[in-house]
Amino acid sequence: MRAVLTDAAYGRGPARDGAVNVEYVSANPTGPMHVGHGRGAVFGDALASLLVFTGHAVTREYYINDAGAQVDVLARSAFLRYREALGEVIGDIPEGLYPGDYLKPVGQALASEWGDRLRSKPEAEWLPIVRAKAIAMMMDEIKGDLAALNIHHDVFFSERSLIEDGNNKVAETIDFLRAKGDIYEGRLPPPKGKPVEDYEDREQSLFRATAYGDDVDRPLIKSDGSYTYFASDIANHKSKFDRGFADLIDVFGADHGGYVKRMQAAVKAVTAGKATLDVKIVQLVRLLRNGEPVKMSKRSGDFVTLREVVDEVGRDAVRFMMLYRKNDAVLDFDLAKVIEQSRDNPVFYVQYGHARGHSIFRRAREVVPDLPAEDSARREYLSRGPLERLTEPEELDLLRRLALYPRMLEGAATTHEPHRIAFYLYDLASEFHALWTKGGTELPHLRFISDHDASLTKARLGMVQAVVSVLASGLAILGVHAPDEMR
RNA sequence: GCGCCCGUAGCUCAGCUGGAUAGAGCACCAGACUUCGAAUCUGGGGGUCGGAGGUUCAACUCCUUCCGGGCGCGCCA
Repeated sequence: MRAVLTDAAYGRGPARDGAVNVEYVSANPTGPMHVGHGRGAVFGDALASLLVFTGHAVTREYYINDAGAQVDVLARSAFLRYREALGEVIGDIPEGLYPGDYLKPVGQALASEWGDRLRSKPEAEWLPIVRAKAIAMMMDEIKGDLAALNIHHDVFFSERSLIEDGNNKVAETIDFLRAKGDIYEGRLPPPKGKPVEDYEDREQSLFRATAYGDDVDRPLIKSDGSYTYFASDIANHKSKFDRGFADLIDVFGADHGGYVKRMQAAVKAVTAGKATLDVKIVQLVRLLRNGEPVKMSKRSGDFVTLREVVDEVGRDAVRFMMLYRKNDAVLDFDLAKVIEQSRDNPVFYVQYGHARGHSIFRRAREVVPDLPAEDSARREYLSRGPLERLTEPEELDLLRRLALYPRMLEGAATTHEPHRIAFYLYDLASEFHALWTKGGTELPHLRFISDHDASLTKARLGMVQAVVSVLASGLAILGVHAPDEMR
């Protein structure tokens, strides 16, 4: 108890060896983020903060998929907007291109930068130019979306940089694996499930993923000679290992579920088993309003953007609610509920607990006039109080809950489950609210502030302070504000 | 067909990595405001933890199998 008060780092873990790399978001730079991306972003960010808090050296990484066919589609879509910006009537966006309005600014930027000089060039010439511009602008947009959630990465790692001329890491990685005997030329059985139209049985370079626990071996080179996404992702993970990370965490969306085994197999092969990869799959988010599914957005083309949601309900609600669920369970996110100020809404409930504590401090000056207003001074002051006078069973229950905090964090960190923090905070707030009300009603001797016993008041304020500190600490890890008042 | 995830109270979900009578919110019923913010709290009813086997002194938790739902399943990322 005294430790909670005196130790500003209560719950922190000891510094540990080894560096952890958390890769999250990694949304394709082809448009604005949607709420599914947002969940992965919040999850990854909170997990990274949790690991930092428990003593790990953490790098937050974003892998930019800027090399595949989808960015060429992006470029062609942007080129259409460019011609539109020059005054052409482009009509409906053709099937296969991105229809969203968000590419209009890219077209306009290209028009003002290049005039009509791109229009007459052959695609081979304009495509790299348009592509680079579009990717840059999309990444700016994504970074803006992330900033609205207070999410920032240490490293933005470009897939394209892996295949640069003269420094082709993908080729290096393939050579590396080939030298180990992990690559062979062979054929794959046709895929099960829904038929693939242009299936063609051919001999190809296959990674021996089955030797490392995967179900089938995986192709690395397409028939046109370019690398598969998987090939560059192996190089991506090898790069992490080469940069000194032995603890790798990937946060993927639900649609990447089938990708886990092959990626873990690849990491095993490429690091000789010296690195571990944990892949956290973040399940879908169902956006609701009062229980009804939310309509699609015009701006994005076909989905509700993350920014629209954040703008509507606020950063704290988005962050907390996305962490108030196990990552591998589908999440219902109700836009109406998360801004309610009631017990239905855990965000509010926990924040209110924190605010209520501060409310008690404000009122307490009538009994303890020299109670410092500043947080660390107040902690220091209260840590010298007669804490041994906290003897009521309800108080001891609360103290036990506080004592659980470090162990809870440790468990959350080792299992990579930040949602445990959110649930713990909810429980702590609940116990605190209950004790508060008891003091106000049926058991007046439990009131935190005793007008005739300044000593006891100090001890109890110490307890309140401990609750406030732990709530603030946990909320900080989740990236949610801990307000002093909420009137 | 295969892989991964989910299945716990009417509804939405926790369950501390096997440990004591399975918890919370909503909803329903009954209560508490001359209170340190009632934006809160107290009590009650309600569950064969999807089914069936197995491992164990002990299973919501681990294994097998079936049922139901979601996601994914060559050179898309």
